Amino acid sequence: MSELLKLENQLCHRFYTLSNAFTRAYRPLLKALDITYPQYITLMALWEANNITIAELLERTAIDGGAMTLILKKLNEKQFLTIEKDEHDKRVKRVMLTEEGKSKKHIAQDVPSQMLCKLDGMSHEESVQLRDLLDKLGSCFKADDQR
Amino acid sequence: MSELLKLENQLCHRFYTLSNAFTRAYRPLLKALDITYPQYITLMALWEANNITIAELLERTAIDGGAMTLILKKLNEKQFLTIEKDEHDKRVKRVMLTEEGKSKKHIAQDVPSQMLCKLDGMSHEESVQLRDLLDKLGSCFKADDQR
DNA sequence: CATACTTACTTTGCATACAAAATAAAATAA
DNA sequence: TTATTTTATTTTGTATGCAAAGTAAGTATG
Repeated sequence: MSELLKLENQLCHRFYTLSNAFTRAYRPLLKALDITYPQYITLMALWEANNITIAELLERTAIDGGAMTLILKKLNEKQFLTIEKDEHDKRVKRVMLTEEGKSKKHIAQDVPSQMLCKLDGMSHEESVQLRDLLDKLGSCFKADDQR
Repeated sequence: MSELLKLENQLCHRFYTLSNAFTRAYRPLLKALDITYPQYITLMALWEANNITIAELLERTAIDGGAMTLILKKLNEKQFLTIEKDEHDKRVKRVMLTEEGKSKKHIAQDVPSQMLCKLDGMSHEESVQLRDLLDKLGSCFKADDQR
């Protein structure tokens, strides 16, 4: 029996499982904001840097382009943001938070700490170590991932 | 500016990104088998333990129940497996690899090592360390995750 | 200036995730 | 045994993720 093909030996399966677990864990925390996890990622990017192009947003969030079109549409309907064509280059669209979208940041402040509560049992050192390893793994993909 | 809300400080976003990166990275490797990543996970579970119930398969793969119905349907159409009702408990269905499904395991043998090639730059110690941290993180969710 | 090429973004088709509701069949309670 | 509850699986509706094709608007070439 090839050990290599066992599910418990797959790094990928741990990522699959944990990524889904995160999405599920965020759902109740995001309910107050009435947004999904990818929408939350998008807003976090905008709270950090408002009035950026869609390309920049894709770069920061690593969300799929096709999906982003729909996510922005939803967030626009929910009055979080507006989308306008760039004056100089009409191919480019700029995404801007509305006042309402900006103000929601205050509500979102609590989300990260609530998530951290769910993750106790994990020491600070461990999560720093984990973060470093994740970034290292991430750099393995970047070379290959120039699609 | 609250550091906590910055994207680069989110563990979850690393998981989101890496999980998607894995799925993309597997795609070309699974092309020969003509299966998707979740289908691959399902088959790995079956190559380890054939003739199990759908509930057991869900437990082992951590795939969503609703999705599993469709995945099994696909794998059945592709002649990898058959599904039969349990004799004693007609609610239960058992999943069985066909001879063809079993034989595909040989082709799949190469997949894990090919993936490992993509992940060099990561030492063995580091990946062991990473695995342990991922499992620890996973245990944080399990308590909460009894849905 | 006209054609080819590149960019930024959207659309399309397929395959999951996920929650919640629906089914069907057992196990339990009354 | 009949009514109630639980269990195993499917169905439904919404929201991505991904690759590939499509569009519109710049840029580069001859």
